[in-house]
Amino acid sequence: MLKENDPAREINDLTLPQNDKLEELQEKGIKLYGGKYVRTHLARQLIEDYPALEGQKVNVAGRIMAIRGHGKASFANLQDGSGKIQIYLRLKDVGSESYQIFNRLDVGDIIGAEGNLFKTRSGEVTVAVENFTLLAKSLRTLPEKWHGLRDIELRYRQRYLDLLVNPQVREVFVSRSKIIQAMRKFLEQRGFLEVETPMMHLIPGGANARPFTTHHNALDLDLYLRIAPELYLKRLIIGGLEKIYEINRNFRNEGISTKHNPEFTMLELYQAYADYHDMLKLTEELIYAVAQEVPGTPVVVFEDVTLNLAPPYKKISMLEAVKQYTGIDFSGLGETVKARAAAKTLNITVEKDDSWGVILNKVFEEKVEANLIQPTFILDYPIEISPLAKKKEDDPRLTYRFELFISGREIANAFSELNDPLEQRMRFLKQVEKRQAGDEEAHMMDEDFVTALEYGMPPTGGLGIGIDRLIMIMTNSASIRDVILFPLLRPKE
RNA sequence: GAGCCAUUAGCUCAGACGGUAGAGCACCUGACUUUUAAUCAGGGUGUCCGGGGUUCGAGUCCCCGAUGGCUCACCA
Repeated sequence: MLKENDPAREINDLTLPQNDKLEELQEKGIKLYGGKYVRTHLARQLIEDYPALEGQKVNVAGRIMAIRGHGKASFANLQDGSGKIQIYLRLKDVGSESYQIFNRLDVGDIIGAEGNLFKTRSGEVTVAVENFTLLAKSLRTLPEKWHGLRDIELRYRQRYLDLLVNPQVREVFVSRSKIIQAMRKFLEQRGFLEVETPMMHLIPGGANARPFTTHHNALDLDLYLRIAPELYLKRLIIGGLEKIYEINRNFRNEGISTKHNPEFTMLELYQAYADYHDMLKLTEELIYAVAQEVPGTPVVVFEDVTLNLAPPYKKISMLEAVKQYTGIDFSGLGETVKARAAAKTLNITVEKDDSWGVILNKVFEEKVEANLIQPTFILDYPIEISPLAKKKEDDPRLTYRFELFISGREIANAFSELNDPLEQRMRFLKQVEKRQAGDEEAHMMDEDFVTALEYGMPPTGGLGIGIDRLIMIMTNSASIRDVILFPLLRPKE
């Protein structure tokens, strides 16, 4: 008697209808799980090069996605990485024993098949199988072929099934790969060097966010998963690597939504002797170059809205944008008291200790952001919320920083990097104050980074692009979970 | 973290008013040598998400919980 949680029992229960088949196959000496199989062609090649391949003997392998039995002959669809190919088996061609084995196979099984290529009466390119090999027996039933796998939870939890039966899903992830490839190509052409910096940080920095914590046993050291690579990349600029980028994961211990996954992919790049105007130009050009390759046009439809990703993009300062959408000119409201009063008239709740810049940003986020549908650069962010950006010379309340918005979402963030170590230390100290006042997302003091700055960092432009969000737009995906293969979900039980 | 919605066969879904749980695909049995959502004949394979409660009787009504989705909050 098998115990309740014995794995063998589970398999027995699951495959009840197929158990007899398994035994029958094994009795016939058929291996359920084969080894290497040499393919001469992929499915798509057979179809594309059909005229040249007609009548030729080919070897294909793939998963059986459909079987249509006709007594002494059978059709099946084989799916491989390139597409689908039909195979045709006749009792007469393969022999009765082989044919009987084929009849014991199921949709979901993986086989290799050899035979001559021909076209059926209805014109479908087909392999007339002479012999075949079982490469992997499926013990579970594949989701239905017609409707595919609709259950969103199952699609994320069992992404392999989603990929197998929903071709559009596969397309999205192929696009994702190509988009990132196009970025690398673009940056390489411009002389940027790809680097990798630590994922585990002693001091999490480079963004305002709550980190994940972890622990290194041998050093008995508490560490944080990085929230951004920024401070390490700038150390490399100081080290003389003048054009660098990193495409990698960031981790932020915050809520999950259609726009947020706890781990997400960022492009961050830094260019010595450049400023945020250079970054702005680079951003436009990069997005345009990527769009040219995938989806192949700068005009894309996202959430039923047509977006034009061809530069130049709209550029407007935060102050002007706020004025435009609220009628209030915050530049004149020098005193925090006045800014607070203005926010109140807009029904925006501000905290007691919110300063001018924080209030301005809140007004911007609530009243402007959602309206920025076509690509729009918002320039000159308040200094309080930009502790790593260089202060504007003509207005010390602001910094040389911009963000790019598309479809109301923040896609890119860039600035002329603050390279004055004394000021950086002051800015960190202000962050530490906020932190002590209970702001868990404020920066910690990073003395090691300030020390690096003290050796002298060239004026530098830095840029970050949220790759997942950009891919959402390029692939018209409504949720970030649709562009991340394995989004974080709560465990089932 | 809050509100709303969903959860029924392996998958996609139906199940008025509370009265013995259904369909299609898949699967099983049989027929069929160019089909393609093959077709034809037969077969229902189920912890109705879980736990309580109301009721003579609960997939259905009530409460609690789980997971997911959307919106909001936090954030990129």
